[in-house]
Amino acid sequence: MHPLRAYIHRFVALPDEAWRALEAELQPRQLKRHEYFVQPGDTRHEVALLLRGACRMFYPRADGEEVTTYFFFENHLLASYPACLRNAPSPLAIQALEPTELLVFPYAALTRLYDAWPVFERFGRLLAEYHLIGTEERLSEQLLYSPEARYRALLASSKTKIMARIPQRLVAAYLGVTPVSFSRIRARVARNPGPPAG
Amino acid sequence: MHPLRAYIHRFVALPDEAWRALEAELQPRQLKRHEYFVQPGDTRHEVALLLRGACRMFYPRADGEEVTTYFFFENHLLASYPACLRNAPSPLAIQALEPTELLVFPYAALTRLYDAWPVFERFGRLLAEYHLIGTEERLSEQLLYSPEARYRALLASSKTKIMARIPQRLVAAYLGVTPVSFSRIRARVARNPGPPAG
DNA sequence: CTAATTTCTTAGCGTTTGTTAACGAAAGCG
DNA sequence: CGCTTTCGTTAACAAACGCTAAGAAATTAG
Repeated sequence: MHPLRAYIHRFVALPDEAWRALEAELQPRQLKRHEYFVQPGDTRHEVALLLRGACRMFYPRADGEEVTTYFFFENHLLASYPACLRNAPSPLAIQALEPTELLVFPYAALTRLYDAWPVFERFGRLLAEYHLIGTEERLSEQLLYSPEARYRALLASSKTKIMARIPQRLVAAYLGVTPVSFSRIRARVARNPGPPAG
Repeated sequence: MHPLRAYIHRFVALPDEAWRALEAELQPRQLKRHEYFVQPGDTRHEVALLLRGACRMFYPRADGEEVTTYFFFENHLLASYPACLRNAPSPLAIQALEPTELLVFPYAALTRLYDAWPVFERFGRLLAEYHLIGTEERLSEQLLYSPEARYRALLASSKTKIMARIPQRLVAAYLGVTPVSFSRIRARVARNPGPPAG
């Protein structure tokens, strides 16, 4: 099955005709290392399926720092969700960490499909709900647990692949600590692999 | 207009017949102070519109602490979103902070309406999207800014009403700090009302 | 393959936070 | 209305974090 159709199929079964309507919108795109899929301020809203490579999402802070908040790998859907949903300039950037291949389509095409096909509307609902519970889980982790506990939870999770492909300073930002502090936490955890989990 | 219909109307215009289908499911409920709408482990999934009063949402932590992560006031929709969407036991509790009046309906009734009425499915999508961008904004605030900066942002926001009706130790948890630390931050900010914002 | 750049670690220092505890104020309850 | 409980502030101490800087290690680019 087409990788995008397979992605959607995890949420809804798409009739052939509906799929073809989306397929007609797809455009391949290659990103070099460090090239952008979205830059802060962008108003041309696009969605993409990542076929090969890896990307990071980050927010620029007033002091010039770029705070990385998320990563995308193969068969992830990427977009500036806030920009698309509000139809506003993007507050964030999405940038390739490696040479990356994408399948891109305009967000406006998706909203047209929402109007035309109830099955797409359902997909849109399930997709938003899926991301919502993931984001809420991550927010509550930030509010409930210490940086060290969050790192231990990351180690114990299936997301360990994040660690493998991503520079550690970006993982640090993902966990909400500075690179220096993250290095100390790593040393601490390596010395004492078991508890504490709080 | 009925307050629930007015709430939904901010997202979609509901035909009379569709509205009546939902209206038939509504049940009023009163909560005393400290009474629960959802308790951790609950499997009977319900949604409610808050008509009068206030509630807090909190996660129980392994050490016994209850970490408050959200508040609900008049004309807010409340539910254990993770529990409803996953059809799993609730990981969190929702508890009345004041005597509270609710209009309750089963989450299963909503999913039936999703099946029966495309306009409800659209409402469900927009509702999830709306909550997603709110949650993502809050997560990125946690990752980007210091506790003091988050408190200053809260002061500058329209959410100042949170401060008024809610015990400060719960606001502290909402910001991701302990009550003692929050008290110090408040004193610091009161001494120096302007910067720093970082 | 080598040179340049970036990344990771470690250290020192000042600041902030968490914890515990005590006291006073405020609010709930009978 | 008075009693009890909860809540907010402050203090003291230990632990953790952010920042700066320097050296080592790894990666990238030519």
